[in-house]
Amino acid sequence: MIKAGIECNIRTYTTLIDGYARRGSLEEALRLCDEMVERGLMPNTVIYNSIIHWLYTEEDVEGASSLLLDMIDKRLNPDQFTYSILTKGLCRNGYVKQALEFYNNVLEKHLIEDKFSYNILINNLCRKGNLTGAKQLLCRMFVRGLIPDLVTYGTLIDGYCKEGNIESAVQVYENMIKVEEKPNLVIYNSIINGLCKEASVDVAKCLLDALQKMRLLEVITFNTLINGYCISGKFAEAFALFSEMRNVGILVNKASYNILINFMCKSGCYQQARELMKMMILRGMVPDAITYTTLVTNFSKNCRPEELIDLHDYMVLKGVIPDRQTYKATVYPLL
DNA sequence: GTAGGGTTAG
Repeated sequence: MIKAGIECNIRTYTTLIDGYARRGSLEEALRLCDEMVERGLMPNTVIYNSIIHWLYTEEDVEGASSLLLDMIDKRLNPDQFTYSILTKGLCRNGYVKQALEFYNNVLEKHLIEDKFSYNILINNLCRKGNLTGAKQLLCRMFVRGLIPDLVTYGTLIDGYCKEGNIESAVQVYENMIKVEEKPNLVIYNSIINGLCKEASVDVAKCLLDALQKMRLLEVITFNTLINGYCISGKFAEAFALFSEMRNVGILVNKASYNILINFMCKSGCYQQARELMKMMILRGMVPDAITYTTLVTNFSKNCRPEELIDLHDYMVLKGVIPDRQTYKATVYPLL
């Protein structure tokens, strides 16, 4: 663009800065910030929002806070994006209480609120098992004139399902239908998961079949049910479903393997679990941190040290990046 | 140009 004499503007830089930060190159993103300042362009709220968001993602809460202060210092106005980024950032780093306090502060000062922050807060209350609080926030949304959307309902449905309270989940589902919101796959997946954990895996299978007829299926739906079969000890059904995916044109992914590997380990079938990992590699999938942690922790508790080291070496040789915490706690002490 | 919900481990 520069060679062609086309001027780069703030949006050009924002796209690049967010792109680098998104891929983990925060240093390059910050360098671009300096570069744009040198060219006479001042970073605006959007750029601050983006960098603050990726700092929180990398668990750099202090970095995010200081950038926020810098933003206020430069008299840049935080917007709804800033609020939701802050809300999510605080929650994901363990500051759920502070996030709630912050949002109450937004309310008191009559600043703009929107669905995003509510959905984030509801999600975090659900995860902490505080469904009462989550429902109160839903009520507050109505009071403030914010119409709950599919994400709001989906979050609550998942929260109830995870709590094992299918009845309440269905109640939210019915309320959602009343206001003409059609469920999407994310919501169906939550319900399938809830049914599996409630030991109603057969009902879950019926739901999957119904979705299949509507051609509304994806890999997560299958993985959820495979996990459900494993929970109920129905390994034959789990493996059958794993194979069936191919026939309906849905490719297994790393999570599919990780689920089976986990349950093979839990049942004491360590060698079979390792074979599954090898199969994964043969099919061109590099095991991830979850595969590594699942196998290594189970091997360290149940197998000979040499076997554990062999397993670790094999995976590393195949390009697996070991999970640092797992490696430090299990493999490293043996060397 | 930036933000929100679903599967798998410890």
